[in-house]
Amino acid sequence: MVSIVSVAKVAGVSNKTVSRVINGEPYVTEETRERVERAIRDLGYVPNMAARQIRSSRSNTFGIIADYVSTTPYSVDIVRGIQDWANANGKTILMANTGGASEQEIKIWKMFQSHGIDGVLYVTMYHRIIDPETGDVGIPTVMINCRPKTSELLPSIEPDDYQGARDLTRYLLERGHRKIGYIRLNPILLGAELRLDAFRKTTGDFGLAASDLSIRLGMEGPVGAEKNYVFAAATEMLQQRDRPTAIMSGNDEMAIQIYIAAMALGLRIPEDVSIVGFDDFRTVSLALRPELTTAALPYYDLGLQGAELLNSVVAGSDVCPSSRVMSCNLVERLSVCSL
Amino acid sequence: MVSIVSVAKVAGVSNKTVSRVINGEPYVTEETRERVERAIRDLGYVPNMAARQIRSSRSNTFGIIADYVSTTPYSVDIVRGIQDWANANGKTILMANTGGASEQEIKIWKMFQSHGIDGVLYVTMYHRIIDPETGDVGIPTVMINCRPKTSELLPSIEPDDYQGARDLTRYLLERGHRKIGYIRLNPILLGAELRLDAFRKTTGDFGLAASDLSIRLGMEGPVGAEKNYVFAAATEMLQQRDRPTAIMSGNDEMAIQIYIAAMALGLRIPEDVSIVGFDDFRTVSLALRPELTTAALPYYDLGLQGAELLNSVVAGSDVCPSSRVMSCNLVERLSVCSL
DNA sequence: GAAAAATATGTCGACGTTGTCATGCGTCTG
DNA sequence: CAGACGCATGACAACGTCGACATATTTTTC
Repeated sequence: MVSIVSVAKVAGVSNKTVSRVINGEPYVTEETRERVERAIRDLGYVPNMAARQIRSSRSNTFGIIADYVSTTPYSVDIVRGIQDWANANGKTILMANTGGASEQEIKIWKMFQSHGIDGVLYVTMYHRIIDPETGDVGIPTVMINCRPKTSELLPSIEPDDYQGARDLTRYLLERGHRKIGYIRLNPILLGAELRLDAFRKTTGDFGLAASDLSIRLGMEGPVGAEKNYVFAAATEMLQQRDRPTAIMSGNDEMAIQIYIAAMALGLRIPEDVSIVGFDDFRTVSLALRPELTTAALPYYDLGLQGAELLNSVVAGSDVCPSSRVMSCNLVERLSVCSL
Repeated sequence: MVSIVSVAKVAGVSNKTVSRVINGEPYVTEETRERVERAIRDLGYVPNMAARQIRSSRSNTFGIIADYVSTTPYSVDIVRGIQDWANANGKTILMANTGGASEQEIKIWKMFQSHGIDGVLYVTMYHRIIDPETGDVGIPTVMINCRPKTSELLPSIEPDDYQGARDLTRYLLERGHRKIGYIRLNPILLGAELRLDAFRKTTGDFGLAASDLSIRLGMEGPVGAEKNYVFAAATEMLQQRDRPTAIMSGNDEMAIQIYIAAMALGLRIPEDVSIVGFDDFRTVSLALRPELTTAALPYYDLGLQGAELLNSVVAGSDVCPSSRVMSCNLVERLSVCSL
C-alpha cells in the first residue's frame, strides 16, 4: 500500500508536508509542492478515506435509503440527480434498499452509522407520507419524494402534484374540452389525492358541473400487487353515449391501456379523444403514438436539490425543517387536440 | 463516539476482550460475553468500519460502476440482485455512474481505490462488448451484462439473447405461424445481432424461406438519441398484401408502437396478428392489452450471480475468467394465438 | 501431584491520516 | 539590533480496531 509516508520518503519531506500538499493548505513552497506532487504521481498514491475518516470523523459519504427506488424503473432519476450532485461535489454515495421491510430499515441505519455516513437521503418510490424508522441514530436526514408523518419534522422535498394536475386540467379546458374523464391512480399514493383534488377544483372553478366529469378508479391495492381496472374503466367510459372528449390518466403507464381501449373502440387519438398522462415516464410517453402530453415529475431535480439541502444541513446551517415543493412542468406533445 | 474502549470500561474488561466478543472469537466465558453484550446494547455501540478497514485492509464493500444502469429504468433489476446479495452477506455497496464519460470512469476507479473497495462490479445498461478503463488499479472485477473486448479477460455474466430469441421463434412456429415479421433493435446493441441471428437460424431450420420473413430496422443511432422507425416499420409491414401473422419485436418497449400500429389498421391482437416482445420489461409487458408474451432478461439473477462470483474472486478462489451465460425464460401471456 | 495442554484475559503496537504544537529561518518594526 | 512577526517545515499523538504475543487460570494427562 502506498501511503503518505512512502510519498514523504520519496519526496524527501515529512509526512505532514505531504498532507499539506494533498489538502491544498498554505505555507508550502512552490518547489516542495512540485516535488511532492511528482512523488504522488510517480507512486500512484491515492488518499486512504478510511484513515481520513478515523482522524476527522467525517466520511464525505452520503447514504441513500430507499424503499424500492433504485430497483424500480420509475424514480431512477432521483438517484441520478443525487449522484450527479455527489460527483460534482466530491461526495460518495452508499446505497441501500429496504424493499419495504422495516427490520431491514433498522439494519441499514446501523450500517450507515457503522460507516460514519455524514447524512442520509430518505427516498421513496412513490410520493407519500411515511414515518421513517430513523433508528434514532441522529444522522442528519432529508426526505425526498415523501413527507414525515410525525411531528418531529425532517426537511423534505416533494413534487407539486397539485400544481401539475391543475396545469394539465387547465390545458384541456383552454382547448375547449368540457366533458372530461379521469382515471384515478391507486388511492394509497399521496399523488392520487392531490391530483384528483386539483382536477376537481380546477374544473369546478371553470364552471363544469359534476355531471361533466367522469371519474373512475384505475388501480387499487398494495403497491406491487395492485388490481388493475384501467382498461375496463377506460372502455366503459368511452362507451357512454355522452363520452368525454378528453381523458386524464393517473399516470403515463396507465395511459397505455387507455390508448389501447380507445383504439379498440375505433376511436382516433387525439381527434376523437384527447389523452393526457402524468409523470413523463419517457419509456412510455415517448413510445406512445401520438406521443403523450403529460406533466413531468421533477425527479432529477428532487435528487439534486435534496443532496444540496442535505449538504447544508450537514454543514450545520440551520435549515428550517419544512417541506419544499418542486413544480411539475407540462410537456406538450401530440395527444391533445383543440375542439 | 462510543468505541470499543468505552464498552470495555463499562463491562470492566479489556478492549481486546470486547473485540473478541464482537467478532465471535472463542475463549470468552459465557459470563463475560453476556456482560460485554449488555454494555454494547446499553451504549448503542456500533463497530467503526473505517477503523476496521485501516487495520485489516479489507472494507467489505463492493463497488458498482455502471454506465447508466441505476439511472435508467431498464436494468434496475441487476442492481436489485446485487443489493439483495450484499444485504444477505453483510457487504456494503458503493455506487457510481459514468454516464458514459470515460474521464468519469477514471475518476471513479480512483475513488474506489481510495475507499479500499474489495471488488468491482462493472455493469452496463445494454448487453454489449466494451473495453473497461479499469484504471489499472488491480481491483478484482466482474462484468455484468457486458463482455470485455480485449484479451486480458475478466470474468463476465451475460444474458443468453440467442437462446431467448430462439425459444420465442420456436414458440411462434409451433403455433403455426409461417409468415413472421421482425422489427430489429438498434444494431449497436449486442443483443440485436444475437436475437436476429437466432430468428434467422431458427426459421431457416424450420424450413421457412427468406420471402416468408419480413425484417425491418426499428431504431438506430446513438443510445439515448436514437431515431425511431418502429411505428412506421410496423405499419408498412402490416399493410403488405401478404402480411405476417406474427411480429417479433426487438424488445417490449418497441412493442407498444407495434400494438398501436396494428390497432390503427383495425387489426385485432392476437386474432389478426400475434406479437411477441423481448426483455419482459414489466411496466410495458403487463400494461399492454392483451398482456405481452415475451422472453425475460434474467437481470435479477445476473446481479445476484455476479456478486456471488465477485465474492469468490475476491476470496481468492481461482475463477477462470470466462463468460458465463444465463437463460432468458419465455413468459407466456396472451398476445399470441395458434393458427 | 507435577508437567503439559487448554482456556481465558490482558498489553501493546500498528494501520494512514491530520491536528496541535514546536522549531527554524528570514524580514520587518521601532 | 532586539524583538516581533510571517512563513515553511517537522515531531508527535491520537482516532478505533485487531493481530501478535504475554500472562494467568483451569483442566487434563500419565
